[in-house]
Amino acid sequence: MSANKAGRKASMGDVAAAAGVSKTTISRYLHGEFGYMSEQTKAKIEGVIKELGYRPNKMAQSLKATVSHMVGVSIADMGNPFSSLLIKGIQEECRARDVQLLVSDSNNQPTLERANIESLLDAQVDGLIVNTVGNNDDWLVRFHDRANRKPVVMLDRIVLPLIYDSVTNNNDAAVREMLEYLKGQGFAYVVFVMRPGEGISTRTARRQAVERYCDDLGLGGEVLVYDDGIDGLRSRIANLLELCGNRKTCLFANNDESMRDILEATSAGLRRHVGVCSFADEHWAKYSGPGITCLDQEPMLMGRRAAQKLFARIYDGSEEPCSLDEVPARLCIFASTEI
Amino acid sequence: MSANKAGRKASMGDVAAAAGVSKTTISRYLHGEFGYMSEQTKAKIEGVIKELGYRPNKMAQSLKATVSHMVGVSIADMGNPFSSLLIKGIQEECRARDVQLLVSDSNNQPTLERANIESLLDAQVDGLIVNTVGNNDDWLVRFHDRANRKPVVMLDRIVLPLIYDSVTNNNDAAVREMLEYLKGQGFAYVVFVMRPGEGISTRTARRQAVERYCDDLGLGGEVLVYDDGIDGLRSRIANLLELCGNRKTCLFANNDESMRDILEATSAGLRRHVGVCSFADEHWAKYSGPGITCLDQEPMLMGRRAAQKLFARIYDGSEEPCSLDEVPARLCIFASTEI
DNA sequence: CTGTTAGCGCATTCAG
DNA sequence: CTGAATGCGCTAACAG
Repeated sequence: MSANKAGRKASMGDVAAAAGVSKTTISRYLHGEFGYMSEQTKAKIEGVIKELGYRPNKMAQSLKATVSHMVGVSIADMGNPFSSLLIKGIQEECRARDVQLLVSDSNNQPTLERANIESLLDAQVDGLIVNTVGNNDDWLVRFHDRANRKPVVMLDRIVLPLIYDSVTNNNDAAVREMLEYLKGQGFAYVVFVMRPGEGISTRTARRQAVERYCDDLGLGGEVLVYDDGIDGLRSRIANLLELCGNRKTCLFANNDESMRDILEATSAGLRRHVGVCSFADEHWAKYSGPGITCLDQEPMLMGRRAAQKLFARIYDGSEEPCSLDEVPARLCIFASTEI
Repeated sequence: MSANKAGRKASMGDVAAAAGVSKTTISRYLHGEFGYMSEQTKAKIEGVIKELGYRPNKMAQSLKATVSHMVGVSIADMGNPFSSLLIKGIQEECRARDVQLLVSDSNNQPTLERANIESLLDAQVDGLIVNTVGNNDDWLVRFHDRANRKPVVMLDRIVLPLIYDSVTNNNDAAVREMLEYLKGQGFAYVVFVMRPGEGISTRTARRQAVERYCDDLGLGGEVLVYDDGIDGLRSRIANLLELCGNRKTCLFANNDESMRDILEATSAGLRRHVGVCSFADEHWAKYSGPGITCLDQEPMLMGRRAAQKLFARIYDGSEEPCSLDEVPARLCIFASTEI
């Protein structure tokens, strides 16, 4: 079992030659068109294929066809459990459709994101799922107008107005649910803690929701944006809690990362009437510190939804206008807010 | 800017026609062979390419060439922060070499792993990085003997004897380091806690190391294999600690997953003379429960090493005999063992 | 300085 | 029931 020419793998031509038939016949065999094929040649071909360990070359198939059965995903930051779950979800759908997944990490840099998308297209993917790093909307909007553009689905972070199919959390409603729960727990003041998030849709959405619903619910609230490391955060939090006096206050982290930063910044242990909650993965939040009440975003489900939307357009010929799917976040209650 | 035939993207032929030259000239232009090219046609081509938004089709290039500039990675379980960091590391090297990365998740099933590897090969990847699910060694060994086999690097989990290039942790030495540290802390008994791990190289390596070095160091020790959920684990641990009496005992988890299971199983809070440590990511261990002392495996570094080894073989023509790179795990000390 | 030709591995008419 | 011929987009001799 092997190849003949220059150490290459056996090709259809090799099989044809070995079986003493034409390439056409092999092709027909592979596509199950036995209708008018003699049992003899069929058996012969089967034998030769096994003998040579022949497998059709998908690249060559794609070159002729209009589809490659490959899709690309550009991920903002792969080193993030959230991202890996998005990809796991996407991957599940890919497996179901026998599609290959090309993954690129943008490392939070818009420049890389653009380069990655171009590279994926050069590799002839049939479509793209983009978890944008943010601050790349202008380019993404221009990209939308390109001729012969491949289908794109935005994942978790979106571009407005809605020019692409998108999947995200119900950020607004989730924030409201959390604030209502906190109010029920007797909290009087909420501090939303986040890294700078201009240009990242989820952050602004959540920030605005916090501001709005704190008002609606009669909660005191503010947004704390930090960009100066753990020590900076520590002193800001300390100041802030000072001002709060003995109002029951909750720190609400924008994501896992900020949640960990809060835990580190407050490790001296200034809890008393101070709660903590976060957008975060339930499995990790549950065992972080005392157990952190969280909004789990169900990233795997989000990934699957995004892939489904993409495949519908690519392979099922869907022509629907683009739409936004909101995956509801799950409120998971642990000890950090039961004070 | 657009295509002409059937909505396809502009091809080299289209560019050639529009520029009034032959495809060869375009090809030369693209490869920077301006040596004998008139400034005129050069300028003309440049204009047309921009006009048409032409980009060369990598698939077509690969069809002729002997390399595709794509590599595949088969990952045991994508839904695992460890895995995502492995991939992030691999991805970094891919970017540096302008290689596309195809990712497949085996969801811990050997059957899927085999199918994924075959699919990746069908897509014409130049090589593979395999983070095996375990219990697939027979197949992997047979695979090794295939004609025209593509280069393979095993990542984190290895196959013995060493027939593939491999990257793993220094499991044996790391376990020893941890046990020595525990002894220094006054622990007298160590329980290595793991899910069943027959057929997974890292688990057996660690398990054996624990058994050996406990003896060497004069520590009491045993291995606790659990497969019956949190409640099962809880009662096993309780029994076990009962037997230990008041010897200072440490639970040593095989990975993040078992670490979380231990935290859940002991959430009732039976710590006193009981410590906890684990193979785990520093960032997560630090904020888990009281802060869990851990061996951080540096998965990103592992991923990079694996990719480097693979690329050396594929693109630099390395012919070295296959070898094992051991990435040292870092001991990170937190509160859980400072008792 | 540029074009012609052939072929990578496969699918697809069309003609037996 | 089967095969020859053509072309997908690109590269690489080989001729001019």
